[in-house]
Amino acid sequence: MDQRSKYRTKQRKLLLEYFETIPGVHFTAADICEYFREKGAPIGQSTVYRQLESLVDEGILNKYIIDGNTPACFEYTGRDEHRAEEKCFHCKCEKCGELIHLHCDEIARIKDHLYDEHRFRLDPMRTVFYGLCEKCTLESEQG
Amino acid sequence: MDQRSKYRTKQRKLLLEYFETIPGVHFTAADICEYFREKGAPIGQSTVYRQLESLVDEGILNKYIIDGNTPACFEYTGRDEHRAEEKCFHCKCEKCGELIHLHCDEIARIKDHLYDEHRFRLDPMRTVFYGLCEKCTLESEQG
DNA sequence: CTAAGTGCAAAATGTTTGCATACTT
DNA sequence: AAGTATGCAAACATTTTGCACTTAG
Repeated sequence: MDQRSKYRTKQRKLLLEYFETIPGVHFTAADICEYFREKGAPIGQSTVYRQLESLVDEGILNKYIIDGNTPACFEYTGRDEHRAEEKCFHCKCEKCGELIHLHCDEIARIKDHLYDEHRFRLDPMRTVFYGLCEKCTLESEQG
Repeated sequence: MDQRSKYRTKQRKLLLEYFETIPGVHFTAADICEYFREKGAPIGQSTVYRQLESLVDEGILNKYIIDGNTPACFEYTGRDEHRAEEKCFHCKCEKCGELIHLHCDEIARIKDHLYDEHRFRLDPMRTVFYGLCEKCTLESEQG
Protein backbone atom coordinates (compact mmCIF):
# COMPACT_ATOMS: atom_id res chain seq x y z
CA MET A 1 0.00 0.00 0.00
CA ASP A 2 2.96 2.35 0.36
CA GLN A 3 2.91 3.84 -3.06
CA ARG A 4 4.71 7.06 -2.18
CA SER A 5 7.64 8.15 -4.28
CA LYS A 6 11.01 8.48 -2.68
CA TYR A 7 13.18 9.62 -5.54
CA ARG A 8 12.80 12.74 -7.60
CA THR A 9 13.22 11.21 -10.98
CA LYS A 10 13.24 13.07 -14.25
CA GLN A 11 9.94 11.50 -15.24
CA ARG A 12 8.25 12.48 -12.01
CA LYS A 13 9.42 16.06 -12.38
CA LEU A 14 8.21 16.23 -15.96
CA LEU A 15 4.83 14.91 -14.95
CA LEU A 16 4.45 17.31 -12.03
CA GLU A 17 5.55 20.29 -14.07
CA TYR A 18 2.96 19.46 -16.66
CA PHE A 19 0.17 18.84 -14.17
CA GLU A 20 0.79 22.21 -12.60
CA THR A 21 -0.06 23.84 -15.88
CA ILE A 22 -3.46 22.14 -16.07
CA PRO A 23 -5.14 22.42 -12.68
CA GLY A 24 -8.71 21.19 -12.70
CA VAL A 25 -8.37 19.54 -16.09
CA HIS A 26 -9.34 15.91 -16.55
CA PHE A 27 -6.97 13.52 -18.20
CA THR A 28 -6.38 9.79 -18.61
CA ALA A 29 -3.18 7.81 -18.42
CA ALA A 30 -3.26 7.52 -22.19
CA ASP A 31 -3.56 11.30 -22.58
CA ILE A 32 -0.38 11.71 -20.61
CA CYS A 33 1.51 9.10 -22.58
CA GLU A 34 0.43 10.74 -25.80
CA TYR A 35 1.32 14.23 -24.61
CA PHE A 36 4.89 13.30 -23.80
CA ARG A 37 5.30 11.14 -26.85
CA GLU A 38 4.24 14.01 -29.11
CA LYS A 39 6.45 16.34 -27.18
CA GLY A 40 9.36 14.12 -28.12
CA ALA A 41 10.08 13.07 -24.55
CA PRO A 42 8.12 9.84 -24.18
CA ILE A 43 7.52 8.32 -20.77
CA GLY A 44 6.88 4.60 -20.53
CA GLN A 45 3.30 3.73 -19.87
CA SER A 46 4.10 1.66 -16.80
CA THR A 47 5.90 4.66 -15.37
CA VAL A 48 2.92 6.85 -16.11
CA TYR A 49 0.58 4.43 -14.39
CA ARG A 50 2.90 4.05 -11.45
CA GLN A 51 3.42 7.76 -11.00
CA LEU A 52 -0.26 8.47 -11.29
CA GLU A 53 -0.91 5.92 -8.59
CA SER A 54 1.71 7.52 -6.35
CA LEU A 55 0.39 10.99 -6.91
CA VAL A 56 -3.14 9.91 -6.10
CA ASP A 57 -1.81 8.25 -2.99
CA GLU A 58 0.01 11.40 -2.01
CA GLY A 59 -3.14 13.43 -2.53
CA ILE A 60 -1.69 15.48 -5.37
CA LEU A 61 -4.07 14.05 -7.93
CA ASN A 62 -7.66 12.98 -7.66
CA LYS A 63 -8.81 9.92 -9.50
CA TYR A 64 -12.32 9.44 -10.81
CA ILE A 65 -13.84 6.37 -12.31
CA ILE A 66 -16.59 7.23 -14.71
CA ASP A 67 -17.57 3.69 -15.52
CA GLY A 68 -15.93 0.35 -15.79
CA ASN A 69 -15.25 0.49 -19.52
CA THR A 70 -13.84 3.96 -19.63
CA PRO A 71 -10.29 4.77 -18.65
CA ALA A 72 -9.86 6.32 -15.23
CA CYS A 73 -9.77 10.10 -15.07
CA PHE A 74 -7.24 12.12 -13.11
CA GLU A 75 -7.15 15.72 -12.03
CA TYR A 76 -4.47 17.89 -10.52
CA THR A 77 -5.67 19.83 -7.50
CA GLY A 78 -2.41 20.94 -5.99
CA ARG A 79 -0.25 19.89 -3.10
CA ASP A 80 -1.77 22.26 -0.60
CA GLU A 81 -4.05 21.76 2.37
CA HIS A 82 -6.98 21.77 0.04
CA ARG A 83 -7.64 18.19 0.87
CA ALA A 84 -7.01 18.37 4.55
CA GLU A 85 -10.14 20.37 4.57
CA GLU A 86 -12.87 18.13 5.80
CA LYS A 87 -15.77 20.16 4.59
CA CYS A 88 -15.05 19.61 0.96
CA PHE A 89 -16.62 17.05 -1.28
CA HIS A 90 -16.95 16.35 -4.94
CA CYS A 91 -19.86 15.76 -7.22
CA LYS A 92 -19.40 14.50 -10.70
CA CYS A 93 -22.02 14.86 -13.38
CA GLU A 94 -22.56 11.57 -15.17
CA LYS A 95 -23.71 13.32 -18.28
CA CYS A 96 -21.45 16.28 -18.98
CA GLY A 97 -18.61 15.13 -16.78
CA GLU A 98 -18.43 18.34 -14.82
CA LEU A 99 -16.73 18.06 -11.50
CA ILE A 100 -18.24 20.18 -8.77
CA HIS A 101 -16.34 21.05 -5.60
CA LEU A 102 -18.64 21.73 -2.70
CA HIS A 103 -17.90 23.18 0.69
CA CYS A 104 -20.53 22.18 3.13
CA ASP A 105 -20.99 21.02 6.69
CA GLU A 106 -23.33 18.29 5.61
CA ILE A 107 -20.41 16.04 4.74
CA ALA A 108 -19.51 15.98 8.42
CA ARG A 109 -22.98 14.72 9.24
CA ILE A 110 -22.74 11.98 6.67
CA LYS A 111 -19.39 11.04 8.07
CA ASP A 112 -20.69 10.88 11.60
CA HIS A 113 -23.70 8.91 10.55
CA LEU A 114 -21.63 6.32 8.73
CA TYR A 115 -19.39 5.94 11.71
CA ASP A 116 -22.04 5.97 14.42
CA GLU A 117 -24.54 3.75 12.71
CA HIS A 118 -22.44 1.60 10.45
CA ARG A 119 -18.95 1.68 11.92
CA PHE A 120 -17.59 2.87 8.62
CA ARG A 121 -14.92 5.57 8.54
CA LEU A 122 -15.69 7.68 5.52
CA ASP A 123 -12.83 9.20 3.57
CA PRO A 124 -14.49 12.31 2.13
CA MET A 125 -11.60 13.14 -0.16
CA ARG A 126 -11.77 9.82 -1.86
CA THR A 127 -15.50 9.75 -2.29
CA VAL A 128 -17.19 11.16 -5.35
CA PHE A 129 -20.91 11.70 -5.52
CA TYR A 130 -22.26 10.81 -8.92
CA GLY A 131 -25.39 12.20 -10.41
CA LEU A 132 -26.67 14.98 -12.63
CA CYS A 133 -25.69 18.61 -12.43
CA GLU A 134 -28.30 21.34 -12.61
CA LYS A 135 -27.76 22.05 -16.27
CA CYS A 136 -28.07 18.43 -17.33
CA THR A 137 -31.07 17.88 -15.06
CA LEU A 138 -32.90 20.71 -16.77
CA GLU A 139 -31.91 19.49 -20.21
CA SER A 140 -33.06 15.96 -19.61
CA GLU A 141 -36.35 17.13 -18.14
CA GLN A 142 -37.19 19.02 -21.27
CA GLY A 143 -35.95 16.87 -24.10
CA MET B 1 -29.77 0.93 -26.74
CA ASP B 2 -32.63 -1.55 -27.13
CA GLN B 3 -31.21 -4.40 -25.18
CA ARG B 4 -34.52 -5.95 -24.20
CA SER B 5 -35.03 -9.64 -24.57
CA LYS B 6 -37.73 -10.87 -26.86
CA TYR B 7 -37.57 -14.61 -26.43
CA ARG B 8 -37.99 -16.58 -23.26
CA THR B 9 -35.02 -18.81 -23.58
CA LYS B 10 -34.05 -21.57 -21.22
CA GLN B 11 -31.00 -19.60 -20.09
CA ARG B 12 -32.98 -16.50 -19.34
CA LYS B 13 -35.45 -18.47 -17.28
CA LEU B 14 -32.70 -20.19 -15.34
CA LEU B 15 -31.09 -16.86 -14.58
CA LEU B 16 -34.31 -15.22 -13.46
CA GLU B 17 -35.29 -18.17 -11.31
CA TYR B 18 -31.96 -18.00 -9.58
CA PHE B 19 -32.00 -14.25 -9.12
CA GLU B 20 -35.38 -14.47 -7.47
CA THR B 21 -33.86 -16.60 -4.77
CA ILE B 22 -31.21 -14.02 -3.92
CA PRO B 23 -32.86 -10.61 -3.71
CA GLY B 24 -30.54 -7.91 -2.46
CA VAL B 25 -27.44 -10.05 -2.88
CA HIS B 26 -24.46 -8.75 -4.82
CA PHE B 27 -22.99 -10.82 -7.57
CA THR B 28 -20.71 -10.47 -10.55
CA ALA B 29 -21.01 -11.96 -14.01
CA ALA B 30 -18.30 -14.43 -13.04
CA ASP B 31 -20.24 -15.51 -9.94
CA ILE B 32 -23.17 -16.41 -12.13
CA CYS B 33 -21.07 -18.34 -14.60
CA GLU B 34 -19.51 -20.28 -11.77
CA TYR B 35 -22.79 -20.99 -10.07
CA PHE B 36 -24.31 -22.58 -13.14
CA ARG B 37 -21.14 -24.39 -14.08
CA GLU B 38 -20.96 -25.98 -10.64
CA LYS B 39 -24.62 -26.78 -10.79
CA GLY B 40 -23.90 -28.81 -13.90
CA ALA B 41 -25.91 -26.54 -16.18
CA PRO B 42 -23.31 -24.12 -17.51
CA ILE B 43 -24.36 -20.95 -19.31
CA GLY B 44 -21.93 -19.37 -21.74
CA GLN B 45 -20.31 -16.25 -20.43
CA SER B 46 -21.40 -14.14 -23.40
CA THR B 47 -24.95 -15.17 -22.69
CA VAL B 48 -24.54 -14.23 -19.06
CA TYR B 49 -23.17 -10.81 -19.96
CA ARG B 50 -25.87 -10.26 -22.55
CA GLN B 51 -28.68 -11.29 -20.26
CA LEU B 52 -27.33 -9.18 -17.42
CA GLU B 53 -27.26 -6.20 -19.72
CA SER B 54 -30.84 -6.85 -20.80
CA LEU B 55 -32.06 -7.27 -17.26
CA VAL B 56 -30.41 -4.04 -16.17
CA ASP B 57 -32.01 -2.35 -19.12
CA GLU B 58 -35.38 -3.75 -18.18
CA GLY B 59 -34.94 -2.54 -14.63
CA ILE B 60 -34.93 -6.03 -13.15
CA LEU B 61 -31.35 -5.81 -11.99
CA ASN B 62 -29.30 -2.97 -10.66
CA LYS B 63 -25.74 -2.60 -11.74
CA TYR B 64 -23.05 -1.03 -9.60
CA ILE B 65 -19.63 -0.01 -10.75
CA ILE B 66 -17.33 -0.04 -7.80
CA ASP B 67 -14.15 0.89 -9.53
CA GLY B 68 -12.52 0.36 -12.84
CA ASN B 69 -10.53 -2.71 -11.87
CA THR B 70 -13.26 -4.57 -10.13
CA PRO B 71 -15.94 -6.50 -11.95
CA ALA B 72 -19.32 -4.83 -12.07
CA CYS B 73 -21.74 -5.83 -9.35
CA PHE B 74 -25.36 -6.74 -9.95
CA GLU B 75 -28.30 -7.06 -7.65
CA TYR B 76 -31.80 -8.39 -8.13
CA THR B 77 -34.45 -6.05 -6.84
CA GLY B 78 -37.53 -7.42 -8.55
CA ARG B 79 -39.53 -6.38 -11.55
CA ASP B 80 -41.82 -4.03 -9.66
CA GLU B 81 -41.59 -0.64 -8.01
CA HIS B 82 -39.22 -2.15 -5.52
CA ARG B 83 -36.38 -0.85 -7.55
CA ALA B 84 -37.57 2.69 -7.10
CA GLU B 85 -36.46 2.21 -3.55
CA GLU B 86 -33.42 4.36 -3.25
CA LYS B 87 -32.46 3.56 0.27
CA CYS B 88 -29.46 1.56 -0.70
CA PHE B 89 -25.89 2.69 -0.71
CA HIS B 90 -22.46 1.20 -0.90
CA CYS B 91 -19.32 1.56 1.10
CA LYS B 92 -16.03 0.25 -0.06
CA CYS B 93 -13.13 -0.35 2.28
CA GLU B 94 -9.98 1.14 0.86
CA LYS B 95 -7.85 -1.33 2.73
CA CYS B 96 -9.39 -4.78 2.44
CA GLY B 97 -11.63 -3.98 -0.49
CA GLU B 98 -14.79 -5.20 1.17
CA LEU B 99 -17.99 -3.89 -0.32
CA ILE B 100 -20.63 -3.08 2.25
CA HIS B 101 -24.21 -2.85 1.16
CA LEU B 102 -26.30 -0.62 3.41
CA HIS B 103 -30.01 0.00 3.52
CA CYS B 104 -30.65 3.20 5.34
CA ASP B 105 -32.87 6.23 5.19
CA GLU B 106 -29.92 8.52 5.60
CA ILE B 107 -29.14 8.27 1.91
CA ALA B 108 -32.44 9.96 1.21
CA ARG B 109 -31.39 12.87 3.39
CA ILE B 110 -28.11 13.20 1.61
CA LYS B 111 -29.93 13.09 -1.69
CA ASP B 112 -32.37 15.77 -0.63
CA HIS B 113 -29.63 17.93 0.74
CA LEU B 114 -27.62 17.76 -2.45
CA TYR B 115 -30.64 18.65 -4.46
CA ASP B 116 -32.04 21.36 -2.21
CA GLU B 117 -28.80 23.09 -1.41
CA HIS B 118 -26.64 22.35 -4.39
CA ARG B 119 -29.03 21.53 -7.22
CA PHE B 120 -27.27 18.24 -7.75
CA ARG B 121 -29.30 15.11 -8.43
CA LEU B 122 -27.50 12.33 -6.65
CA ASP B 123 -27.49 8.89 -8.24
CA PRO B 124 -27.19 6.66 -5.18
CA MET B 125 -26.70 3.54 -7.23
CA ARG B 126 -23.65 4.90 -8.85
CA THR B 127 -22.07 6.47 -5.80
CA VAL B 128 -19.66 4.56 -3.63
CA PHE B 129 -18.48 5.80 -0.26
CA TYR B 130 -14.82 5.11 0.29
CA GLY B 131 -13.23 4.69 3.66
CA LEU B 132 -12.28 2.08 6.22
CA CYS B 133 -14.45 -0.76 7.41
CA GLU B 134 -14.73 -1.59 11.09
CA LYS B 135 -12.23 -4.42 10.97
CA CYS B 136 -9.57 -2.39 9.20
CA THR B 137 -10.18 0.62 11.43
CA LEU B 138 -9.51 -1.51 14.50
CA GLU B 139 -6.47 -3.10 12.93
CA SER B 140 -4.90 0.18 11.94
CA GLU B 141 -5.53 1.66 15.38
CA GLN B 142 -3.67 -1.15 17.05
CA GLY B 143 -0.93 -2.81 15.02
C1' DC C 1 26.80 1.24 -3.38
C1' DT C 2 22.01 0.40 -2.53
C1' DA C 3 17.38 1.23 -2.93
C1' DA C 4 14.10 2.86 -6.02
C1' DG C 5 12.39 3.89 -10.56
C1' DT C 6 12.16 2.94 -15.60
C1' DG C 7 10.50 0.75 -19.72
C1' DC C 8 9.74 -2.94 -22.54
C1' DA C 9 6.98 -6.74 -23.58
C1' DA C 10 4.00 -10.04 -21.71
C1' DA C 11 0.23 -11.19 -18.61
C1' DA C 12 -3.94 -10.31 -16.35
C1' DT C 13 -8.61 -8.70 -16.13
C1' DG C 14 -13.25 -7.84 -17.37
C1' DT C 15 -16.05 -7.32 -21.15
C1' DT C 16 -17.52 -7.40 -26.02
C1' DT C 17 -17.93 -9.34 -30.62
C1' DG C 18 -18.04 -12.43 -34.97
C1' DC C 19 -20.13 -16.14 -36.49
C1' DA C 20 -22.00 -20.69 -37.13
C1' DT C 21 -25.48 -23.24 -34.79
C1' DA C 22 -29.73 -23.87 -32.14
C1' DC C 23 -33.91 -22.38 -30.23
C1' DT C 24 -38.61 -19.45 -29.97
C1' DT C 25 -42.40 -17.91 -31.79
C1' DA D 1 -39.72 -19.89 -41.83
C1' DA D 2 -37.94 -15.69 -39.74
C1' DG D 3 -36.02 -13.59 -36.14
C1' DT D 4 -33.48 -14.00 -32.01
C1' DA D 5 -30.34 -16.12 -28.66
C1' DT D 6 -26.48 -19.10 -27.66
C1' DG D 7 -21.66 -20.27 -26.98
C1' DC D 8 -17.27 -20.73 -28.38
C1' DA D 9 -13.05 -18.51 -29.29
C1' DA D 10 -10.91 -14.51 -30.52
C1' DA D 11 -10.67 -9.58 -29.99
C1' DC D 12 -10.53 -5.55 -26.99
C1' DA D 13 -9.15 -2.04 -23.77
C1' DT D 14 -7.14 -0.82 -19.65
C1' DT D 15 -4.12 -1.72 -16.18
C1' DT D 16 -0.56 -4.53 -13.86
C1' DT D 17 3.64 -7.23 -13.54
C1' DG D 18 8.36 -9.56 -14.30
C1' DC D 19 12.71 -8.41 -15.06
C1' DA D 20 17.01 -6.50 -16.68
C1' DC D 21 18.76 -1.92 -16.76
C1' DT D 22 19.38 2.85 -15.18
C1' DT D 23 19.35 6.48 -11.94
C1' DA D 24 18.98 9.11 -7.46
C1' DG D 25 20.57 9.59 -3.03
